[in-house]
Amino acid sequence: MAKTTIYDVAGAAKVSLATVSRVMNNPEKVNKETRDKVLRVIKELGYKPNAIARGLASRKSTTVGIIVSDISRAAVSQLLGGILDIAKKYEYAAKLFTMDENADIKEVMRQVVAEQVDGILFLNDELDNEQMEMVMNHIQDAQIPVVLCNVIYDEKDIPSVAIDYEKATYDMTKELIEKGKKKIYLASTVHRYSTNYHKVRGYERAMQDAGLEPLVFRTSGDVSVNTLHFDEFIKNNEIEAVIAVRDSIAVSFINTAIRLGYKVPDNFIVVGLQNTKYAILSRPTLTCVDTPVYDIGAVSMRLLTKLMAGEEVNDSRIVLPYHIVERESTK
Amino acid sequence: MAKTTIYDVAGAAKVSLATVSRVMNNPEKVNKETRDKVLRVIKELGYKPNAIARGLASRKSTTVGIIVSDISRAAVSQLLGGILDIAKKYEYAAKLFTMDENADIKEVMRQVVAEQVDGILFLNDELDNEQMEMVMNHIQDAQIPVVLCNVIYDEKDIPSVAIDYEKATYDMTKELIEKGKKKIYLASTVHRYSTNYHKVRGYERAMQDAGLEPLVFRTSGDVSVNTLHFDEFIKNNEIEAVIAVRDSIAVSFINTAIRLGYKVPDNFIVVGLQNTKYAILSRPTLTCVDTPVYDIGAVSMRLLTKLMAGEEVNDSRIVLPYHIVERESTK
DNA sequence: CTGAAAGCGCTTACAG
DNA sequence: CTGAAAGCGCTTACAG
Repeated sequence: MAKTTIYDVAGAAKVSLATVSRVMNNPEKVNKETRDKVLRVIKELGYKPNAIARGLASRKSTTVGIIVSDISRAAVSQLLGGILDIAKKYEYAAKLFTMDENADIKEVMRQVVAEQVDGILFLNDELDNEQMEMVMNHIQDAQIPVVLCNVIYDEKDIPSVAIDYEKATYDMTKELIEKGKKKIYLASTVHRYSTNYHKVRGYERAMQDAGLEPLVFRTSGDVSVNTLHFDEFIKNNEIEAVIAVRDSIAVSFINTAIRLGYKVPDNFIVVGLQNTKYAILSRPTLTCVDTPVYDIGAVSMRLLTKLMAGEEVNDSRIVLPYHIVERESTK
Repeated sequence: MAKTTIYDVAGAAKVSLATVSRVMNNPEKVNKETRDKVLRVIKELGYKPNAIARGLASRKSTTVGIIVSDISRAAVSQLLGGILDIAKKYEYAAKLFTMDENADIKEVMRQVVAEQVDGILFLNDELDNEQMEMVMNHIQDAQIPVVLCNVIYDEKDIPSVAIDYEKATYDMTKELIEKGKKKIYLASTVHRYSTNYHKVRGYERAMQDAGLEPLVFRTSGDVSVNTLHFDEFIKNNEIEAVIAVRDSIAVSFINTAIRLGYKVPDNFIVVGLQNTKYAILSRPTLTCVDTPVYDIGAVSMRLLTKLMAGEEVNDSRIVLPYHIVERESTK
């Protein structure tokens, strides 16, 4: 079954292909009768324009490029959930690009540009400032609208959507301090994510403001390795509270502590900064800053549609609200 | 900065655009000297062919379409991890399409076809046989190679990659029976996933083979709702073992049981069928069938590349091996 | 081995 | 309101 083209439709409706094209793109410019006739034929033939040809002719692919580091990360897939829902609503297709540690950044960017995407959603939060600059320069040269989605990069004024991780962590830390805790540790990752960097900063500021010593502890994010790290860490330190940049880290910390005979929250309290499903399945359940990941995705995609449409956007650096969910791990 | 086209390269290298095209697509057909000259210019100008134009002219988009129901599901994002790694290796771009409960299936398929993908990876495991038939007919009409990725559909002979969920669950159930358990429940979901259907079947068969009564119990997959369901369930039934189609269900079951004063594995044992991170973070840790989700994704993408290349494939229905990981919840 | 030309399936000024 | 024609940036027979 050969695919039906615009010529087939034009033939069957006895109009020129230009008219068929207009019916699809500027229906108001064509007479109601002919329009209805064409629409009927389109329906009968199940015609759907070849997106590639349309893209080439109009120089708009109606496709956004989504650049991720590791798609299997839970936060990333939640972001994608929000992105795809909105993309579908605005009829944008989504192309996925991965840019992992070993990737040649320039090569990936060149490919994204070659794929003719109309806009870019950048979700890779594992780059340092230098690498980010390279990426952003490339995008600006290509003149493609971009939105940073849950990625923090303050060196340039790039449209972005996230929560204020620094403030969120500051607030969380302050709450613990107000509960009378002094030996508050922050469990971060060895790997430096742009968001975690801000979490660390908020934590450190809160500690310093209270005249306390910041105590940052870095672990591999790997759950099975964590337990070993934590073993020694718990035995060798006097701990009153732990803030983990990732919920799974908080949970494995709790598990290790309990195995060693401690009680949470009695001996020390533990909090997370994401509010994933881990927080609810953990025992005790985990108090968290609730990061609205789905919303961050949805809002970035919405922002990108505006930028691609050339709409005026008065505030292109969107900071979403967050709140703290109190659960058993701090009670 | 206007994008550099094949004309720019041809001009700078003082050859025709046909030659430039050949250098990129059939380098062996062009004289080494001219080839080197062209390659040098390509590098200098940072030229990368417009994928859209190339797609239109060659009638190959070098893009695969990935159809998912809900991307934020952990298993789905793990599959995608495997898919993307292999796609990148074979230089295929990936376009993502969502087909949720409310989607107009035909409309989605029409869009996928309109996007001119060279192949389709179908990951939506939430359709019934009738819907699946509709989808598969549409794909066959369009003559696009397809691979079912972790989706079970036996009505037609469609290329697919998965594990034998029926056998895996049969084996797991049998192990529990051999441990002397009789009142073995299967906790499945209200929502009918194609894979879960096979898990239920394997379970029922094992129970019947042992002369035991199958006891299937369906819960919403929702973690917060689960606890309430489980509360009553545990109080009203005599339970010796529980097999959960999803790890998170197993974990919330364990949590509920412990809250009610039971001990796992002393009072009853619990197992999962996925082996996600939940299984390791749970206390007690969860015995599981280990489903190699990343591999399923990677192997399907590899299979699809073969089908797209028109290669002879002797076995297009691939069944990957699995194994059982024994942990605390059954010891 | 290389170039001129047609064509992929659309969109979009330009006439009328 | 409608059609004829050029063009989007490539690929690919066809000559030579």
